Amino acid sequence: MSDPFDIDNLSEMDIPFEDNQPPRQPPYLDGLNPPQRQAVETINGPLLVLAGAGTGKTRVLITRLAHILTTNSAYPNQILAVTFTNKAALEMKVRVGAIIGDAVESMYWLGTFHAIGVKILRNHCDLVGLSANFTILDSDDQLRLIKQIVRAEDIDEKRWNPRILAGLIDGWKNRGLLPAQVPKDEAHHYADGKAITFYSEYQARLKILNAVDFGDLILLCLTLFQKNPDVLAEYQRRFRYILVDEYQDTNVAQYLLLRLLAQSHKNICCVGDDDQSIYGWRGAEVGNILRFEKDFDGAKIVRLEQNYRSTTHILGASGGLISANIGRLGKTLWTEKDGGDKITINPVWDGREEARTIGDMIEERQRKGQKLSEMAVLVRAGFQTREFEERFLTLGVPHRIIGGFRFYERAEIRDVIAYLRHIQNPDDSLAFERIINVPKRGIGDATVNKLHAIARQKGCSLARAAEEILAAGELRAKAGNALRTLLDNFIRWRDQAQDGDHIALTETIMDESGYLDMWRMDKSPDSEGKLENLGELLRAMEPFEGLEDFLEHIALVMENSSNDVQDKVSIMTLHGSKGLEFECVFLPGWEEDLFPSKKSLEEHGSKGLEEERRLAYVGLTRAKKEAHIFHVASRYLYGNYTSPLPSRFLSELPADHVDLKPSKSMYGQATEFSEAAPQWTQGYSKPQLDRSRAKGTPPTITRKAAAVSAFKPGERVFHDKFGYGIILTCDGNKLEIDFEKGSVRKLMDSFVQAA
DNA sequence: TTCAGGCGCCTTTTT
DNA sequence: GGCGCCTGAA
Repeated sequence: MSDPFDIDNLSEMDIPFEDNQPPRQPPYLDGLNPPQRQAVETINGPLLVLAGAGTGKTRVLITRLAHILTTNSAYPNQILAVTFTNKAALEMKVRVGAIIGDAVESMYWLGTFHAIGVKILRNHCDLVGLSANFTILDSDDQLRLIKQIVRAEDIDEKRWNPRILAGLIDGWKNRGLLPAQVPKDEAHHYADGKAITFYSEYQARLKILNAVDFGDLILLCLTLFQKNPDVLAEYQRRFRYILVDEYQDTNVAQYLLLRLLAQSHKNICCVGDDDQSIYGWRGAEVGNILRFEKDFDGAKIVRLEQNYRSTTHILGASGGLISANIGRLGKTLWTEKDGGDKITINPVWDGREEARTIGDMIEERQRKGQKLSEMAVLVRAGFQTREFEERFLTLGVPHRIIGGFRFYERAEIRDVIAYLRHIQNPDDSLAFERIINVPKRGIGDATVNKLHAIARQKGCSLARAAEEILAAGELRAKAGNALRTLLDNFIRWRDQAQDGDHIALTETIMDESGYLDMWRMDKSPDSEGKLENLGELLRAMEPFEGLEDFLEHIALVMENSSNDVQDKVSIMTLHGSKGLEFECVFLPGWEEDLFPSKKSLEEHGSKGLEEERRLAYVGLTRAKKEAHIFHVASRYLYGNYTSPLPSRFLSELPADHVDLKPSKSMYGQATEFSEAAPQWTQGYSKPQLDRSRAKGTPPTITRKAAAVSAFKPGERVFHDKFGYGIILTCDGNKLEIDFEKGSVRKLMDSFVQAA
């Protein structure tokens, strides 16, 4: 398409901008509703767009960008447009490109927060103590580095799990705090007050490695700007317009960065929905959106409340649910789509029946012509996907599991990348350590520890320490020779890297290091898959210009690169579903302790509960026409049978929008379960934590009065599903039964009958 | 240095 | 129930 700054090419863009005539309405504004239009056209001054689920948020963002560009208010490289995921950034680029044409290619500052952070840091690396070839560590490397520090300090790792420290450091970085700025009393959260010291040590080690972690990509930009006002001024001048997507997910550091950058032109537009903030556990600060007006003088707020996605019942149900949260900015979504089906609540016996029922419902809809890609199963936690995967496999329902293991996280891929990283950045000791004995070459822990000791003592990298130890001749012949060969190999490979053919280089390395042979010799069943993945890696490298380019890509883009367009049902977590929509959504596992998650409540109390509720809201609002919620009477969890209560969220759904399905016949005395449900849920209708249960005793489904079972050990009983069995023990109304079919199970007495 | 068996944990996850 | 991590023996 055309470049809007090229006068010859304006045909698509509405020529009148060049005249003094009042411009006709440019076509991209067609079909926007009044608030949407306001959000697009208010380009000067701070603006907060509160965009409810399904209200056309992305369209507004994209149109706004197009508007800024076609009105010649800024050049493409003067706009900072940040998103959270690469996917969102890509979508924005493609859709803006569809309106404004090739000019989108000059939008250098459109990307994720982290990608933009890298660009800034690469430009000014000397000012933050890095060299231009610095490495970006992922959380795996980060944890390994932290473990090394903790070990060097002789801390009891059992008592003080390094993960906790990693979490603390991440948290501080998310809040924009350097070691010196961390409140002193927070030091006690780890190893009796050593937390902050460790944080400093960690930062010092990163410098030696010439590496940054994800948090640094934002935090170091902040420090850069705070220490170098001239650099900051340059960026403030450059960014005439700032756009932020998913603003409810920004953390404090990101917020501070945005605020600094917006100081000069003050044209900052943030788009978000406080009701969809579900990443608090990762440092996102809903407060950012709640205080926008206070922090940006003269801020305007536009609310997008007309929903174009869902039916009244879905909006009514989800709206009722989310209204239980306090401290919202508040929106009232409405739709012109009347009617539709109520959302359903489906009590089922256990996870297997849950998967079976959902599988059947999917097939039924498929027979009626519904596309599989318009249906999704949204779960709270990753492990729930397995049951559906198995069931769909038996049924032959094409499905795709979204999330889970990512390509670049596979061990074999990370190994090869470690070789490449060490070539690119010889100070990257984490990469070096990863492959120093992979494939096995007889360099064990003892040798590596010696290297570490020297590296620490001299403040140098492991590879340099290796050179020293070899020069001093302090190693046994076997380890010494192996190390010498490896170092020589690296010298040669680094030499070859100068040619710029990163794919040939990778092939050489895999071959000469013996890495490929290692898997070829391996007889384990997955070795073949690993070899395939390595081939896949080479293919994945093709689009990149060079090694540096590629390494940066994989550090920042951890996506699952399956461009699978076939018609399949999606199975994913609720978190993963944000931003998507489906005709029909299945929501299994709405049970206390699973959803809302027990851990979330234990760790974050009512704040955690509200975030879980927002997650429920996100799940429901993914549905255009149908939403079906499930909960089970018996959930098999971590090797045990539990009898969870129905989720409190069920009782928060307004009755007018809900169709409570009867539980199926396999319930023994089937009605027991559904009759009693309102009674159990009453206690949960207030959004507060039931501490008594959080502490210990598992929730039990009780018969109305009976705390003690009418059954006794030794009695013979019958169960609709498991058949006949003998009671082994009675604990209140919980029975342990030895079934004749061969299983011993713990069940509630209400599900069996005397036989 | 390597491998096998035992212990403890077990949400969500993008960059 | 299952995986990953650590420890201790060969």
